[in-house]
Amino acid sequence: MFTQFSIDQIKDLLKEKNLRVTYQRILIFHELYTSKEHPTAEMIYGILKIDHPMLSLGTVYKTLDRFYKSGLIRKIKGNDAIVHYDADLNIHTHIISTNSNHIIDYHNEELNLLLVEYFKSKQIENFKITDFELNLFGEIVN
Amino acid sequence: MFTQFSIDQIKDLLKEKNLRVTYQRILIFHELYTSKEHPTAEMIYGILKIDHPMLSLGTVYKTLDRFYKSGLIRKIKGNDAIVHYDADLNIHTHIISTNSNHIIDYHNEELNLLLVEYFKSKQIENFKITDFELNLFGEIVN
DNA sequence: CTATTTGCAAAAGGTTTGCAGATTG
DNA sequence: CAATCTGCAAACCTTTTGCAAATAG
Repeated sequence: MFTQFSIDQIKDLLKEKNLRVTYQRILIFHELYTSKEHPTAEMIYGILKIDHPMLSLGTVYKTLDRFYKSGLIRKIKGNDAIVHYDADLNIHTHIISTNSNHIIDYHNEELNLLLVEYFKSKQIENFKITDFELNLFGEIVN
Repeated sequence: MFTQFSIDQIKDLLKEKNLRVTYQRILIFHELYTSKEHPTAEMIYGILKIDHPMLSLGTVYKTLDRFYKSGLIRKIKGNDAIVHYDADLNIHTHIISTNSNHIIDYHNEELNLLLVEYFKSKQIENFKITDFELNLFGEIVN
């Protein structure tokens, strides 16, 4: 469901996208891929600075932006005004809690297929669809 | 496809939601319903202040927030970091341009039904879905 | 008459930018 | 070595907040 990357694989990925391999980029990429949450720039910074105090918040922002523009990661916008990042590029749905700031993955192959097949068969005039996102809003109960 | 409201109907809508009927609220609600775009607070303010210079930006923000929390309008988050508002509460998809900041409605009953029926038949554990949004990303060509 | 709303301006909070120094290829 | 990236701090921009005056019910 979710590919795990080794340091060497991260390096290759960066090279593939013509991004220079730096210590900070490996850290940030690794953290994002490992995280089960959908962290914000601030959250990534908070976690990494514990073991790597030299890291700066500006670099985290610049790096995430670089990754995003290279198509390595995705942005998610939840209820808060803050941008969350998602390293899982596979098609999946997000459950966005309306009573908290949680964003949870919802993997459902049947649903994905339903949508992919639909858009395969249906063209939209003047628009070339490259990606889509489905967000479910509601209350998380337990 | 899209209900148009008279001033009196707007007043009734506000009363229904226990919102006081003020000149500014009618203006803002009317502008949002009339607009074919998905304006931001700043855009609404910019249009309205031409004929109503006494209006303040803060009031536009407060009012939109009030409307949102009352369930009168919806928020959309596009490519820019700015919140766009949508007065159309009917189920519909948004086409979000990746080469501009445009957000366009995509009305497709077949697609809506597909999703509504799917979620009717499928329960998600620990989650009570109240709303969903489908966003299509890509380039607008012509 | 009381509670709510407005307008204004200041503050907040997330993100971007500029630049000198460090690092990568 | 040339190009790119980092760290730092200041700037930016959207949105929120506080408060006195105005308005709605």
